[in-house]
Amino acid sequence: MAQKRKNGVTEPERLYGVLREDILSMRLAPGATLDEASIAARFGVSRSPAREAFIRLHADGLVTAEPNRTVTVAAVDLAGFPFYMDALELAQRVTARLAAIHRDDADLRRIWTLQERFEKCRLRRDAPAMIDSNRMFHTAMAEAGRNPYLTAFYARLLDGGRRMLRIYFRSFSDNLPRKFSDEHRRIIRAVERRDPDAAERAAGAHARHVGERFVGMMSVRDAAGVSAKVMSESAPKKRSKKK
Amino acid sequence: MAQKRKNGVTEPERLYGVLREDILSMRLAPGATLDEASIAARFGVSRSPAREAFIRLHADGLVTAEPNRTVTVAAVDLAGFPFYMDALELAQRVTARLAAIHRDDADLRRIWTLQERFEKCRLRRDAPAMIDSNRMFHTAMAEAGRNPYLTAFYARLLDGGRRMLRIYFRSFSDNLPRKFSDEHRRIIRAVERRDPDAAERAAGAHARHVGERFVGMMSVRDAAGVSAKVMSESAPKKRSKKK
DNA sequence: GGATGAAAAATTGTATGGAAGAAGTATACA
DNA sequence: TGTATACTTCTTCCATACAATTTTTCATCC
Repeated sequence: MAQKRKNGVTEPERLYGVLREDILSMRLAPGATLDEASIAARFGVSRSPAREAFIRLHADGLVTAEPNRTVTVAAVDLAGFPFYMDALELAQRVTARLAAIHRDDADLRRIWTLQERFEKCRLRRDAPAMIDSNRMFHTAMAEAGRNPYLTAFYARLLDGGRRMLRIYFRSFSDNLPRKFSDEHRRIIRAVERRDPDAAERAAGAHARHVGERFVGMMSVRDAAGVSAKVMSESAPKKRSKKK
Repeated sequence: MAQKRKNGVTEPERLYGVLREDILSMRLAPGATLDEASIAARFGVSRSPAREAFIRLHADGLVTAEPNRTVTVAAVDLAGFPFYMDALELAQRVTARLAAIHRDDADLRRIWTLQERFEKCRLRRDAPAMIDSNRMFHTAMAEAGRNPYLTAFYARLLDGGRRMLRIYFRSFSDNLPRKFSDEHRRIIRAVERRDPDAAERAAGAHARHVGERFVGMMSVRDAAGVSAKVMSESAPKKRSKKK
């Protein structure tokens, strides 16, 4: 078998990247089991690279992994959403503030370009591309702030929240209000004229609007979409089937 | 050989913990090479567990790891110290603020206990124990704030900075000024009386003092210990030797 | 003496087998 | 019917073997 190694990219790296995307995009549902053998088979490699990929996913908090147990895709922590939004707002405010101070012209061009891409995706109503360009926009903003510790923190939050955002964007039926693009532009303009206070305010407001909107959406969904019946009403006490 | 497995702790976990401590305590110097075979031999296991430990260390940023290359202990990033302090101050302020809002009595007791332990270490002039209890004190404070995302961020910073702090504490010849204990107590008292603004102010001031002191220490060391001669003074144009 | 390049040694990447542990199934028994 | 227990099966954990790659060595040439 001994296939030639690809151009410098090792197998664990490859598996990690694909699985990570599968998880963040929800192609792999939360709770899904990932056992070494099947994943190895799926990618045509042995179990070793699969194991390594799992370890890296675990370090990212994307899977749960206990000794001697099959790893599973981590649940989306909706209960922790308020905490998430607090952290996100803070990270967004501080990175925008720093960007307003440290940005150079190249940063600004990159940020505008990404905002335009986001806007195009919004008009096209392409949700996955929207999530992606939104993340790239905010990441570029953070990088213009020049603080690697804060950039890493923010990037981690944005990635960790991708699955929540996916639910979120879906709530607009892929028709995202102009408001968010306007808010992006307001942040950019403050960064452009090097106004840290205005940038922080705009970034904070943006985060809060997203958060409020999300919470509102969740409660509507709960009320409208979920049957009011509860387990104890229906007689048979069958367990969920074996899958 | 097949030795019986220890009480639920797998080998990679064990190696990871020990190596992590070795690195953070500087028993393993920055730049030191960690090859799979020797580490495996040191712990009496095969290369597989060693590999897993390395991957986890890499995820923590404690080692550099490129494909087909021996991993090395990551360098201490002194150039990035100002960025580090900015991030630390922010994290410390927000966690103290949240602690003042959300703490319960058990949190408070734990925090006081850890502060007392820190104080004892200070009086004993035991630098390693001081670093450790300092970290535990601040971690307990963060946990009282109840936001797991911010707690993780802060814990990450504290760990990442342990090696810098080690240099820092050494600068006092293990004789840490009372000031820092006083500052700890000021933060605690603000948290105790549930005063978020005061807690944030005290925590921010503490972080800034540590940062200023560190920078001052660095420049004093530089000025006092380094010869004033410069390259261009000495005739021969030898390069630094190859190491 | 220093640069060049090929063989040798060392080291990492991947595959695979066997042992330990966990989960499920069937049987015995109250 | 319900519960406990042995057995069966599945999966992870770790060791080991081999392949691919990097580093070192050392002879050769300028």
